[in-house]
Amino acid sequence: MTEVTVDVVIFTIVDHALSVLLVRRGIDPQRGAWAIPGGFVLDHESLDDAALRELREETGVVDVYLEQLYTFGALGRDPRGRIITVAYYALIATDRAQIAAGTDAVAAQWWPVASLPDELAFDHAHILDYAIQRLRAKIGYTNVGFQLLPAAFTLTELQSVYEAILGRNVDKRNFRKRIEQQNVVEPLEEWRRAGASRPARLYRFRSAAF
Amino acid sequence: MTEVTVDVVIFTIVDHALSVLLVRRGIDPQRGAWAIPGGFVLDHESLDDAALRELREETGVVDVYLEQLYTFGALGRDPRGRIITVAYYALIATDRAQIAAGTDAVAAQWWPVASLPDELAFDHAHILDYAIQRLRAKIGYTNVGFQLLPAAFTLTELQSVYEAILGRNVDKRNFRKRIEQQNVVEPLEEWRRAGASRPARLYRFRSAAF
DNA sequence: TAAATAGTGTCTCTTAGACAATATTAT
DNA sequence: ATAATATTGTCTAAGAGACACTATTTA
Repeated sequence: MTEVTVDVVIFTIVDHALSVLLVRRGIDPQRGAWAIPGGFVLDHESLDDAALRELREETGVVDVYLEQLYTFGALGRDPRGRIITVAYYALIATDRAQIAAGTDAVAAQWWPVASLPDELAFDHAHILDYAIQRLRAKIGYTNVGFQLLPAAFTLTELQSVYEAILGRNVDKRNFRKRIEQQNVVEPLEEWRRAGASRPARLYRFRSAAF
Repeated sequence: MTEVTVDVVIFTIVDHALSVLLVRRGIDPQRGAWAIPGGFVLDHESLDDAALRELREETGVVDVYLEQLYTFGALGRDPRGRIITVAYYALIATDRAQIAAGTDAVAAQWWPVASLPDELAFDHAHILDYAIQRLRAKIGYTNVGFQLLPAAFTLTELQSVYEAILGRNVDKRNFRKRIEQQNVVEPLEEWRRAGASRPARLYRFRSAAF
């Protein structure tokens, strides 16, 4: 009989780097390998609910951006037998990216996508590749980037998120021009001051067209 | 225990209209309702293989464009219990869109997406919507459109495919300009003559960047 | 020669991207 | 004043879309 799991690629930004949460498996198979958080779908929950539950168990966060990615069902992808997995990805704001003191996860850790561990469990390297690719594509034509920031942010911080996801530098003037004409951001009467330099205006996301 | 099915939205063009293959269910639940072809995933086959098998069983075609769409797993989507379905969509060239004399399908029929039957089984109306939406988006930045045509085709026929998918008319000159600069099409030394008018040159798809 | 469809160019507007100087704050 | 970061505009090139006439064939 076929069994179904969900795996959730959880993204956040750590030190200006796009990062994912991985857990070290405490049980066989693949004990000790790093894996994408996930688990079996329970009888009484939808796929989305299962993904949300995994997310909550690993990070404690509840209200996040979550999107289904792809369903992986190759034969032999899991040595335990016929297990297909529905992969999701989630975006967590930097100020909420705390790792829960998990029960079944022996260890959980944020990994920059630019330097992931060499050995990942099952087909998880493939799933991660796919998730990163999707996120890169999606930031080009949606506003998912805002999900990775706290409610109030500076335009430089927002640009930094885009740079982290795209993996390349972005021109400051062109970036601001584009954000402005999309009309998705609203200035606050607050400024962030850091060190001996001009303070930066804070903005918030205007929950417009997604 | 969770069970897994695949459903395959099979597109083709019939009389210049984007159409999908639907089967009339011969057994309960929802006997008599029109449904997307599909069935349970067998133990020894991958999800892709299951989708290809369904496609072959319904239409006899083997070598087609097939892409996973989304996995639907809401509670209560199937009255028989906990069944999740991995939806695919396929594109079949007009010259190969013959319906196989199916065994378990009481009846199979091409339906123009602009006038689908009122009552569809399970959540299949939703799945169809999603498939059409995906195909419309995809034709904007890929060459999937060629999959719906025979090996040799005229530019007017190609344009007609785009119009069928997009559901609107397209400017002939702009369309040809775009196709030409994409360099995906190769002229043949053959012409299609039909009635009392200037013959149209035939082209074939240059299997370039997809 | 009439009817029918094939084939072809230009102009405008918008968008994407390269590029550098001034403004404001704390020390 | 100096150091540090924030903020701002122009130009160019490419792409998208509106728009109409000529070419070729058969009946």
